[in-house]
Amino acid sequence: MKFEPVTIKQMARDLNLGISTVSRALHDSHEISEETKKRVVAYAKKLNYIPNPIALSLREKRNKSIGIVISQFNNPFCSQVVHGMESSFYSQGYQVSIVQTDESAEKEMKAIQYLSFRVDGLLVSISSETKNIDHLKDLYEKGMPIVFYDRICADLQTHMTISDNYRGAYEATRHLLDQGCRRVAFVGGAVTQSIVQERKAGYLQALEDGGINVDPKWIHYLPKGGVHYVETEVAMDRLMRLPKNKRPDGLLTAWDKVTADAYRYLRRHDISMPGELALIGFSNFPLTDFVSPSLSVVQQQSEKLGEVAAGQLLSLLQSKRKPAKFHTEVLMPEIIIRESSSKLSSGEKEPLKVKNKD
Amino acid sequence: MKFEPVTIKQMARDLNLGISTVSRALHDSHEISEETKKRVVAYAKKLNYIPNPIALSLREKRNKSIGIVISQFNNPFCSQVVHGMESSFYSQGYQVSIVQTDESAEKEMKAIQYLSFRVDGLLVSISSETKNIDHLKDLYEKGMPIVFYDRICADLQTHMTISDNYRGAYEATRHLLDQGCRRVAFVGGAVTQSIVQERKAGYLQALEDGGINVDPKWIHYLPKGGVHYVETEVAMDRLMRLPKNKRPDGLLTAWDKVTADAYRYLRRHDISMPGELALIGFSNFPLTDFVSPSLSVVQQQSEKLGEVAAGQLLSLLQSKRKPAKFHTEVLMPEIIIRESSSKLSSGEKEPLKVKNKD
DNA sequence: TTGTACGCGTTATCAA
DNA sequence: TTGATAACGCGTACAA
Repeated sequence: MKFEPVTIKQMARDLNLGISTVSRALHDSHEISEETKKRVVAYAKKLNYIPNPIALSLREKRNKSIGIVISQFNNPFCSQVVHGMESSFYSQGYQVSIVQTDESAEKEMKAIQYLSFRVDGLLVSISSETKNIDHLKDLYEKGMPIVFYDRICADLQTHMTISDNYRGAYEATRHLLDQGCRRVAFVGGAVTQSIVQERKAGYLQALEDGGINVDPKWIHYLPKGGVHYVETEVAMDRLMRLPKNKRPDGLLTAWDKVTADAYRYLRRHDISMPGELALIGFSNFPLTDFVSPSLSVVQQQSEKLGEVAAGQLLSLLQSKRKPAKFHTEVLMPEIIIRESSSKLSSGEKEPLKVKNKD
Repeated sequence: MKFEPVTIKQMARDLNLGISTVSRALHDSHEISEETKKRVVAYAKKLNYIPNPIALSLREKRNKSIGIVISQFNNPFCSQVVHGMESSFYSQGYQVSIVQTDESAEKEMKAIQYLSFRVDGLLVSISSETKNIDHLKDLYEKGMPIVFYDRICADLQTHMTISDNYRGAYEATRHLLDQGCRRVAFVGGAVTQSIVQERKAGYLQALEDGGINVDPKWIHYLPKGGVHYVETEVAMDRLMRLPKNKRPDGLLTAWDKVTADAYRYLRRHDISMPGELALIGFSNFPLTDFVSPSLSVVQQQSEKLGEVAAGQLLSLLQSKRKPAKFHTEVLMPEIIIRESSSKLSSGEKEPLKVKNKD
């Protein structure tokens, strides 16, 4: 089966008219007789004629659409971000087309190449496997408006919107210390990801400020970024099998999926939270308030992040040339303290919210 | 800013060659001298030349990509389905482009129109607001391969892949009756959705088979399909404010978001599960096993559903003409019984699984 | 071995 | 008021 759309040429033949006459009729030109105009419009409607946007693209070099490159929407944070982006573009008449990379560098390259000729701008969150972004750089130098969100890439100077990962991790780690934890572990996603590095930096600084000497055994990255449960499982096994005096009593997980899987691991192995291990993690999952024990999280402003990034892209789309200056917008995540990390008063209580300053 | 790609014409000018010579060189034609071939290839590589797929589309009337129309990936079921679809297409060299409709009929129409000229086939799950599918029918009649998944539309005869919603709801309702419930309520999504209707039919049949007279007050649809918490809240309020002898003691929720929101409602209002109300609902949310009380669910085979639908579309893409016969693939959901619906032995216990037969 | 011309579907320009 | 023609980028049949 193949789609065979109605064309102007076809209609012109059917109506015994010139191609351009038909075109003009459909564009409501004045320089055409009322009669033929009506005849053409009626026929086009009958055949459900739609101008071929591919042909228009070729001519006008404009697609009226933008592309979003996402790692996996099988991640509430990502889907929330996309939702924030879409509303902005929709109101401006842009179509939004989304492509998943599944954390694969190869898929990412293909996805970007695919989108590049079909959209007017790109919102990109780099995959965790990606090392080489020459293809993106090249695209950018040829004039493609590109905005990074969430996971940035310092090699390419353009607008970006990110969370304050450093501070989110810093405050979360500090909270664990305040609760009496002295051996705080860190399980990140992929070592290559900007967000994981920023979060680790915040974690390390909080430990240093708290006068804690970090044991390198407390720090784990996950080879494939933590997409599968087993990765987190291996890291958790290593942590929990440390001799008792080295075993962590607190844990910061630095990626949504890892947080959920660490929680799953602890419940499966009957390791009590926060008694044996206090847990707080980056997560935008729903239902974290109803699991038992309820889960403390560092929650990003996902929708807002999407909106801000969308705004940046729209401004690039409208500007005549590459702007001289680029902005990096930073959003503060919310720290929501719940049972899984509350060692001091471990009974039920209202969750304490560290609200954003802005 | 605007993307200005390198073209063959540009390179031909730069190298003082004819356009077709450049084209041939890049296609490794024999009828060309080694020297010019090398020269062209080297230059193209230097400029990172990529053939314009838009121009190729126009010429070859083939896009090597397929489109997925989804309501909202802010729904684990949907993202799982998409994941299942993608792997099939990726291995066949198709790019996958995804568009969200947000349950809006207008967005759906625009999305489909947008995709129709840019992809070779369409996987569609109809939005809950959609009443008129003339645009889809028209597309289909003009040869566009279309496969429905999850939410079907009887008006259009083509391949479909769905869950056995009827049986899933039937078994779930029956389970509630087995647990001693006598007044089982039903909260669905949008009244227009095929899946909601199928699920209601299963629910009604189970009640009839159990000798229960249905009170119409037990049945609620949600105006916008339940995308927002308030919709479920209103329905739950109505149910729980019924006089005690009419108030439901069991509840089947017929859509993922509604299930999560009903659970949220019951926890917020301190209505005990399963004591005051036994709850089971359609849901593919993660973490339902760790909420407290753990949540009984009817869980669809989401990835599988995506794979099967993808297979159907691939077969349409390969077939010469419209097939004479269309298949509807039906997948049995899993019923996972947990605490929220276990009235008989309300202590901790191994979740009982009703496994699929196939 | 290379260059020219055509067609894919459109719109804009020019000529009739 | 209408119709033929060029252009967008590409590949290919044909001519040189």
